[in-house]
Amino acid sequence: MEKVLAGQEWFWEKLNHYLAKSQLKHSKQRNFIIEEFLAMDSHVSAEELYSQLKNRDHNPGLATVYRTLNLLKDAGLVDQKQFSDGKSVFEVMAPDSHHDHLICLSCHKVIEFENEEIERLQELVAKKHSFKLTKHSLELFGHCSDCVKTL
Amino acid sequence: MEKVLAGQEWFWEKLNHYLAKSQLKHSKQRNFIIEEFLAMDSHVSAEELYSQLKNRDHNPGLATVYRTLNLLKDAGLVDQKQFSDGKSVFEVMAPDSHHDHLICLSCHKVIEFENEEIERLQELVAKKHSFKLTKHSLELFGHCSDCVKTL
DNA sequence: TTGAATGCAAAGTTTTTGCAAAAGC
DNA sequence: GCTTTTGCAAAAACTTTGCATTCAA
Repeated sequence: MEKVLAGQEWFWEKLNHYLAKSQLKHSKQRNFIIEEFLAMDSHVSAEELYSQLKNRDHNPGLATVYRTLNLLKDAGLVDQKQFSDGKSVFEVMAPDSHHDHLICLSCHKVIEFENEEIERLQELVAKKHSFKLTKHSLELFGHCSDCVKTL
Repeated sequence: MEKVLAGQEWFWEKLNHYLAKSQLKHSKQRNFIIEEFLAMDSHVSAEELYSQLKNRDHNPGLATVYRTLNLLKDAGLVDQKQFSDGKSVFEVMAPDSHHDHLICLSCHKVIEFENEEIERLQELVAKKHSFKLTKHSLELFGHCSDCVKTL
């Protein structure tokens, strides 16, 4: 749940490895975009990241932001989540994190949670249907304690 | 899991009630679209429904298909699901069905399942975070037994 | 008759792509 | 120097909207 600002080395290392393997390059824009993405709260849309970069006096094209996020997705470093209003956000895919989301329909707050037992039951369901599971997405929608009062 | 072709009266009744309450009307196109939607397998996109209607010698505009599906959504009769490739599909929201989805990444087959215990644990998680839950979405991605062989 | 529904085409959104110029290695 | 990346604008994909016409009650 906590933001860990240090300890993103693994991210850059995996990225370097991916770029090398795929014969791709670093670039000023690419690095700026990724730095800002890592600094921002997770669950960021391409548009939000783009605006943020403009505030910081960098001005990559929106296309470049998309291309960079897609690169990270291909590298398996971020995950793209489609929310039900059709918008999508990106989040860092830490190799050891298995969290799901509680989403407030009023204020759009996103809370992460982990539940071992739910994970275990999912495995069971998959096994029962002879599925080989690669990932899952569990989203609980509702109203958070703050917003519930104002309804 | 079985398709129940009879017993859609509740759907039409709720629809009638909603239309009356909102001072909206029935129409030939609207009814054709809804009939075809109910006859098709669930998890149908607007575009698929539109093509199907053309095959059946009805030719509502695509906009009308969208408008009708949105009407059903407003009426609380269907649910729109965003799949991870950015496309969205609609499915009947039976008042007593709490099912989730196993989705094959190879053949795009969708299998529904129900798991009481997962539901119960979700409630617990929500309670722990003081969330008032309204709905949830659980999707398990992987490869089905058929496709796993071909990998 | 009066408001709602339709069809069409135009406009919106979000994301991707083509291409010439610039940058990385 | 050769290949990748960038920026821009154009295109794509999906969905909504505006408006004149048709339809339902």
